[in-house]
Formats: sequence, C-alpha cells, structure tokens
Amino acid sequence: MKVPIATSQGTFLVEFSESGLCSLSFPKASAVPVDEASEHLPAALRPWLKLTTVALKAVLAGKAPAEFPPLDLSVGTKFQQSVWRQMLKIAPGKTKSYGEIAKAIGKPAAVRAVGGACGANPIPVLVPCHRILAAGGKLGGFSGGLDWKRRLLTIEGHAQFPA
DNA sequence: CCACGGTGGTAGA
DNA sequence: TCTACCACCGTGG
Repeated sequence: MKVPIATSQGTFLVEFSESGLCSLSFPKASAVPVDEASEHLPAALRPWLKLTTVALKAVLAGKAPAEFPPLDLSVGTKFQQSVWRQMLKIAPGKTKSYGEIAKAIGKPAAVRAVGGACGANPIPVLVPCHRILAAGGKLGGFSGGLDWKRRLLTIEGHAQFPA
C-alpha cells in the first residue's frame, strides 16, 4: 500500500510491510496511483508513517533523524543488507567511497558488487546511498537519477558537482 | 582524456 | 550450472 508524504522537495511515496517501512520512491512528474490517503490509514501504520515523515523531513533539511521507523530490509540478500546497514552509519555531510564500504563489510574486493547493492536499495534518502561516491570524489551513479543525488548532497553542504 | 583487465554478487535461462 | 550484466578501481597509454 502506497502512501504519499509531502515535503519541501515534493511528494514522496512510501510503502509499509508487516514489519516496517519497505520502500520509498522519489516524487514523480506524472500523477502516481495512491492506494491510501494518509487520513484513512490502518491505525497500526500511523505511528510508522509519523516517524517516517519526521525522519524524511530531517534528512531533506540536512540533519540526522532523531528516530527511524522500523526498516524492513528483508527483500535484500545478506550481502545487500550488510551494505545497507553500513550506509546507515554515514552521517549527513559525510561521504564514503564504494571501496571504503567494501572494506568496511570485510570484502575489500567486492567493490563493484557494492555498487550493485546501492542500486538495489529500496529506501533511498533514509538509507543514504547518495552519500556513496566513486573514488576520487566523482559522483558515480544513482538509481533515482543523478539530479537527485546532486540535490541531496548539496542540501548536506557539499560543493556543486559538475553536470 | 580513454581503454582495459580484474574483480564479486545477481538475475535469468 | 553458465553467462552476461554492473552506481567500481587502478594502471597504463
């Protein structure tokens, strides 16, 4: 069930499973089907939606969320989950390279695979895959489009990246 | 600047 | 299984 969250950067869509927030997608230009307006959500989901909204707005303001909703990362493989967990440790304003992530999870040669795991991240922004840069400070790629990666990094205080 | 080889993990057949 | 992808990275023209 998709639920909209309006922010200063547009209306994001989130989705919950039984165990927590399981996906987040960027605002789309075209109208997107929304299954549930936030007013008539199942009551059980309301606390998660509230936490998600507050956390999302915090990140979009360049700050670390005080509290996260439960994150359901079970769609990923063991490897992907370890990469995603590692990304959660990167504070706003900081960045790491794909290589550093690979080293941090104990698989220093799996650099390229780390890129793949980033692309498979179901909860961008909150799981800050945008803080992963290629070696030498280059931008690398981004599943939601490089414009978003640049925008998020700019919000967090980095100098502009070349178009 | 570009080309290339060495990589590990994933999806699909 | 085998194969063909990749949001990588270092080295060498």
